[in-house]
Amino acid sequence: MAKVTTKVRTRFAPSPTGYLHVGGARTALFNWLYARHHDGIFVLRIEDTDLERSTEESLTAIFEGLEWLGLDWDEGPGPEGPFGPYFQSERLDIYREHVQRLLDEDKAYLCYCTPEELKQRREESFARGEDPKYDRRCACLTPAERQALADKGREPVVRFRSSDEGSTVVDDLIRGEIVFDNEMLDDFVILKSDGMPTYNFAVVIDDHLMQITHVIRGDDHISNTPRQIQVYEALDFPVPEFAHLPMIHGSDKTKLSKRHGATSVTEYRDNGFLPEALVNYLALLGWSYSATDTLFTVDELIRKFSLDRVSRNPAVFDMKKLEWMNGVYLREMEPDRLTDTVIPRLQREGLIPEQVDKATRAKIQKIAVALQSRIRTLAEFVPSSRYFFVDDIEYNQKAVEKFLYRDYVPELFGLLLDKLTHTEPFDEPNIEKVFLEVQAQVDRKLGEIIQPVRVAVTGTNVSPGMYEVLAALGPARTCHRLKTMKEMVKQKLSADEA
RNA sequence: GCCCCCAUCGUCUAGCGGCCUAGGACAUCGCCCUCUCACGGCGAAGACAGGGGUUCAAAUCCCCUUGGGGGUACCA
Repeated sequence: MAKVTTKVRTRFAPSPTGYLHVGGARTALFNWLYARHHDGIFVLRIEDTDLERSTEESLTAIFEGLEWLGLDWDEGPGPEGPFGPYFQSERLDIYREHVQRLLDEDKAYLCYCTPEELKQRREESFARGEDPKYDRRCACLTPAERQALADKGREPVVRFRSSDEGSTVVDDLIRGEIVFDNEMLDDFVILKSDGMPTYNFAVVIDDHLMQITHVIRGDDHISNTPRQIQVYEALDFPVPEFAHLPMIHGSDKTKLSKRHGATSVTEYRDNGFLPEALVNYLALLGWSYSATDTLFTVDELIRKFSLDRVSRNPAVFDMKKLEWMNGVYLREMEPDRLTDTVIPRLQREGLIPEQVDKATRAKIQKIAVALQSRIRTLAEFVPSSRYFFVDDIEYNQKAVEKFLYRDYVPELFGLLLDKLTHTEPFDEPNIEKVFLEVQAQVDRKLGEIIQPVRVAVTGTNVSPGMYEVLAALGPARTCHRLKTMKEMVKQKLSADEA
């Protein structure tokens, strides 16, 4: 008999209780890559059953983050699809229907214990050194007993009747078989008293109804999986494939969180990272292709991704490596695109006008290209290019003392000014010619000429090549800064003499 | 406490019994290029957690210890 091959369907199912975390993004990416690689369907489902913590802003942030990364979903909010709705809060009837079925088949029961009682009992049994499992006191309530509890105004939850016998095996694509003794599992809640399903229940119903074939998620879900498998079995649903990804850790090897620095995807965007760099980096957190390859385009990732090359051990998020990788992508950017991405940042700082004319754009492009190999994030562009855009620049005092307070500087600047004021056009070859001529006149090493100029013109001793800086800066600002510093140095030197 | 997962350079990892005197990348250090800083090039240092087995042979398989992580909710 021919093997039935069903189309791969994966999903990312975030709960809108915070921004899109890089860990979540990595999970989304792997699901997306797997679906794209197999020509399958990638579903986005919003798990908003926690009324307390779900927010509209989080939802927006998740959409924004996924879109920015280029992780488009085939079904879900927006495109919709045949298995909607894709918000769990809009699927309550569906859950209730299935809960009722379990109730009818006596595979679940009503429980009237209050959260306070449960908490207390849990603490007591914990103190006695026992497993803090639910004691099943509501498992065999008579109708009369239930009525009595209900009359007292208690809102029941529905608990799943789990088996104490045998074991449940999770067959994980990444880890192999994981065996859990059923004795360990208690009668967990599947429907809360507010009518919302719990995660372990809703996820099963939805994954089944949405025909998810591969559940790819963080390995913090491993211990939930046997519960979910029991629900699948109780409902007679086929069990999907599972693949549990290793966690992403911070530098202290604990689960990545805010104290480790930026964790939200939009934060990386705002901090000047490129989506293709983040995607590439995230792909390498828990997955590798070969002994030597680290740089992959999205198309290559789709082509090369497979679950059998996913690692089992947790990965520490290494900001340094991300920055390096971002630098690689930055350096590969076409000048036009680089200019496009840099302009809004300059505008936000008020360094350039809202309307950028052709000449300004050309100038920005020159500056961007000059700085391209010197920045690792877009965010670094603004501070390191500031002196091109403002009249009053800041001077680094140490650099001034080291390079400007030298007795040959006033004369040197004088000679340069004589020539530069008449340099036409004011471009790199001509500027270089001037410097070489002056160098011959003063008979000094090039560095002794350029460093003082660099400080005078940029305020620092670090910048791109001097000639391209001056060309981009233009004759007016160049000469003005040289003149100002020439006078300043002259005064300083004569004051020192006195 | 109990259950589960994990264990190769500081970090991400390659390795799926002999190809390993363990390979690559980031970070670090040195040299070269050079007007500074980057970029780039070359090079150095740096790891199989420990202990038992199995085997002619173990980073690779098994067990224990240790260490880390996760779960143990009317969160997801």
